[in-house]
Amino acid sequence: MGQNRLHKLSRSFYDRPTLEVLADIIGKVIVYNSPRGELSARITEAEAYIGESDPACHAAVGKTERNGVMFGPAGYSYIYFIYGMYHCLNFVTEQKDHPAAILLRAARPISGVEIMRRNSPGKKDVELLNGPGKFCRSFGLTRRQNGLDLAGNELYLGDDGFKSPKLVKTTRIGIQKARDLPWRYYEAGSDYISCK
DNA sequence: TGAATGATGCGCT
DNA sequence: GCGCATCATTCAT
Repeated sequence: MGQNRLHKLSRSFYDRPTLEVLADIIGKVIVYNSPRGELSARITEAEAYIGESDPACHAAVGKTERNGVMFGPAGYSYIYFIYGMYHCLNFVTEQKDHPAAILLRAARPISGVEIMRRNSPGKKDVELLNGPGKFCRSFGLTRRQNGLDLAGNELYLGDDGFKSPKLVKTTRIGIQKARDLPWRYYEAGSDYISCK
């Protein structure tokens, strides 16, 4: 498990080919200094959405008000509202005008579990963060946190030395277009993923 | 235990 | 108006 001191990742971590970032992001710690207190979790599952030529990527329709952050520089949050009731958190990767992002799909709680339980009443701990919508609900993330600089102090990723022993690489969940691309990575054997 | 479906609002055509 | 990077509930087996 990674008991070392947490090192905050800088913009250069995100400013790389998205699939490299995706492989490296599994096992990293996400920290959110929310109004209710600090929350943190270890990332177990994520997906890549890469460029205007990826039909499933929101950037495929060109730059709009909603997806604008993805067209900016790497290292910012992209949070959107979906299905009338859920939010999804992404990390913007690659350079300006190369729209791409990584969707955070699942994580294992580390700190602030009491806050997560309050945000998602009636859930078992293993169900607090095992899905993109559930993650944002338990963390209390909404569009208000869209466009945050991940090099800042409110929302960021950290490395504590933990390395996921093995990754599973498979197809993305919940999309209808480009279903064959193996751009969903998750930690093999983890109980804290959205689905097998 | 797995498949089907309803909830619910907003961005984009 | 339609479709959506979801989830909880319902219904069938």
